[in-house]
Amino acid sequence: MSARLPDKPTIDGIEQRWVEVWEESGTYRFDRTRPRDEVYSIDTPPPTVSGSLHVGHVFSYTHTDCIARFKRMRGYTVFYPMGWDDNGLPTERRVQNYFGVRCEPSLHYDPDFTPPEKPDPKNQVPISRRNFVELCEQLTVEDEKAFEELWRRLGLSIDWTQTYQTIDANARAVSQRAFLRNLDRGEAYQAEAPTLWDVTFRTAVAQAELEDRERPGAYHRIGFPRSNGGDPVFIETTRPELIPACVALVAHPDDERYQPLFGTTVRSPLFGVEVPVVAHALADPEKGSGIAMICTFGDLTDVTWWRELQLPTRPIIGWDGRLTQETPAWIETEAGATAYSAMAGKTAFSAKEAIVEMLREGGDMVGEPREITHAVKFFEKGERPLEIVTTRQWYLTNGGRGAELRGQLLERGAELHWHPSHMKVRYDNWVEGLNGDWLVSRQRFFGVPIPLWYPLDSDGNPVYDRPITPDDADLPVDPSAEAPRGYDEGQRGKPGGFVGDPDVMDTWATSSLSPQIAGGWSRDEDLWSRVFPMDLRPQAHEIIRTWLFSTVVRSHLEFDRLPWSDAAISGWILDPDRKKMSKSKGNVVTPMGLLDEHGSDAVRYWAASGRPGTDTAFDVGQMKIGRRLAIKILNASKFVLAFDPVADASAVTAPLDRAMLAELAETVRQATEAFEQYNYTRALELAETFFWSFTDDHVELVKERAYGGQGDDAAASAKAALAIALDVQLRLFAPFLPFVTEEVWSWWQEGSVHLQTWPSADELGTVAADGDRRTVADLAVALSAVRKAKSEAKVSMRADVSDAVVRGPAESAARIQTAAADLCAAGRIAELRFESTDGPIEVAVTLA
RNA sequence: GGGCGAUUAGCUCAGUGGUAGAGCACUCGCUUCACACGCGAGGGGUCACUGGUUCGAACCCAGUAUCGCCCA
Repeated sequence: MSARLPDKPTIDGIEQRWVEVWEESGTYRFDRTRPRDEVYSIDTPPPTVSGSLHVGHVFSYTHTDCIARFKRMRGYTVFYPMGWDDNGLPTERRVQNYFGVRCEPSLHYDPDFTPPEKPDPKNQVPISRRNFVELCEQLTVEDEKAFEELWRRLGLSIDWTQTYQTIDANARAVSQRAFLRNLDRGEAYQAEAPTLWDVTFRTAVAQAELEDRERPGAYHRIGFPRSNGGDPVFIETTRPELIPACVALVAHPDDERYQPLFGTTVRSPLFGVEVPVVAHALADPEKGSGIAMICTFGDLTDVTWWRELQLPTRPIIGWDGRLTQETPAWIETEAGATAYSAMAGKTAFSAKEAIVEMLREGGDMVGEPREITHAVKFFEKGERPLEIVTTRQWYLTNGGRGAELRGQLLERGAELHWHPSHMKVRYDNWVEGLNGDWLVSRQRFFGVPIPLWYPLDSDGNPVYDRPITPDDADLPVDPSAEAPRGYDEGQRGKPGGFVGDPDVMDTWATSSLSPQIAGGWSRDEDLWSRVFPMDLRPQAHEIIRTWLFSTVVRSHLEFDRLPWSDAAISGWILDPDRKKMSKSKGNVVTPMGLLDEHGSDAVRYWAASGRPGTDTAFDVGQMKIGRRLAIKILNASKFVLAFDPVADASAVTAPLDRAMLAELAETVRQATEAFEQYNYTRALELAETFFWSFTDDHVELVKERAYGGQGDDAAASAKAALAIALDVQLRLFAPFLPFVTEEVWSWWQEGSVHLQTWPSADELGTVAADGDRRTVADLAVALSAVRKAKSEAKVSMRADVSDAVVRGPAESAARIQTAAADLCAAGRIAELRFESTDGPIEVAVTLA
């Protein structure tokens, strides 16, 4: 077949053309008729669509795509779906601002609702949850389009018929079904318990969403009078406003200073509440005065003490972060009640100011507060310190409270193939450090509702321990808008009626089901049987503790197996100054702008140069190199194909041609091995190294022979070898540079290069088998020596050489001699002689 | 405070016991019939530091420093 070659090949604008062809031809369509062992399935990370496009996305998604393309060429049909994470707070907040609405779950659905024309953020229109969710879906569709356009342009080989949203009906149904099955098996349970609570968002916060922030604080030294007289006991606290919530004082059991006090009682200053002095190993003798007050609750240590020492609960902080209005029942003295009333209804901050003033006046506080800096727990998206309040919440077992499950989950972590392997440690550390089960309920609106109702007793109180579950066929349900079977909507909130669970699930409770959602669990069992357990979970390392871990938990509980066999953990993009690339900087360089400027293949080349799990600098220079490579592939291919070569292995007779193909076979072998181990970077590097030596040396050496300078058979050998090498190299580069390889492939081959078989050493067969790779290396040395002579003489490479003497080991000389005519032609050498020596190969060149 | 990773040429990075590598940048050349978005040649390193193991260490061990990330 004769190749159709462009005069001036270019990579500019080729993306658009091939994106269209791939879509029309269904090049990347998943073949769902193939059995599980012929499928390679990928649990694609659903990007947060309300977040902005960032070069980090381009980086990590390219890695996955390279693997997907490799596996496809290895003969698998690749299940490569795309999900959109439109769940959670970021979307909720965007919708509030964008439409000027707020969610009011008590309202009924209004099918005719239209958002205000001029949104007023200060006067948001209350709407039902269902209306709110509809607006969320409406807005996220726009965001998804921007992502899809970028992904296509980047050349991701996603099957665009397989998409999902984490808030769509299927995802909601899957989340609810999985939750109900957890409930059936006793893995989901509700508990009234101290919960980390964000007072701004008024929602419970899970361990995985916490972060510590350094904040200024101050130790207040405060005396607690002893009930049986004697000197007061001095504690130091950063939170004096919690004195009304004090339930005990605690010191280390070995602390001799306080041992005499254990078993006695003291009274809280101002409030006169009698509390015991107790011993616990967690009390730090070095901290403050060595004796601390336990409040319900000031921090997580308080919770531990409270639980292990079985202390009473005396909460004073409400869901809004303010002290309760009413004087707590345990404050019995009139003076205490007066003192409390000075704090009631205030925020923790104001209450602290008030109590410090009172303590100072009453002489209960010694000296001035001593300023310190300490770590305070925050919701990662919040701006005020977390409080701990007692609420009724839903939990899911995750090994945080049971050694047996924890052991099983650690076992799962060991079963998983991690790329790179050291990432497993992060999983282990996280699982070993869990201190409670997974809190899955959230007091938010946009999310998957907890699919439960509770009956109301004759007094109208919910009976929480007898939840009403929906029928599986009714999923997904919205308990705030729909009545359970057997009830009608009129009974909502009425004694003897029902009430819906007002909460939604944690966003991870849905994301953790991404294999189930994308793979058709409980919806399309045929599909599910072909894709699960999946092969690959690609993701970033900072969400090992959240997304990866929670997905393992759900799969372990539901299927008693890992959700995938391999996890490929990508690194970060760093600024050139080695700092994690900031959002603002990342947004200055827009991904689409990069693709426009350098070309998709070039940007992919840069991304693929970041090894799995390794943080990589944002480096435009690397993109330029990628661009140069892509252009070189075009030009070299055009040159080779201009010979109208036939890739006939039997024509390859010249030793140099065979040696070159042997070298290529070795490259293929190593690249395949690297790719199988998810080391795409190494595979690219190998292909690239071969390619440059192919164009710089081999092509130059055989050029004249290919033109017919040594006869027809010699020319046929050169041309056939060039064609075979080009064919193989295009396939080696195809996973990395999908556009340019497809472009060249289209010049002379049928079909898409991306549906060809990945090259193997076997296909190069006997031609390569008896080729001697050392010939390539020896000739490169000799050619380089000739070039050096010309370069030093500052003459053109076309300058004639009257005489060249190759000195070196007899073996090398013999190998060079097999291609003597090629060397003479490439070096324009009139007379070539050989001398045997013990040293390395040298060439004495005499210019004409 | 604990864990993980990194530290190699001006820059970005390969290199897991046997003479320090690539690309970029730099210098000097070359209109060469695929490519000047090109080609050729060259200079450039105490492999963070200190000890140890070894015939031999960038590589293995111990420690130190700096940077990054995760967790407390």
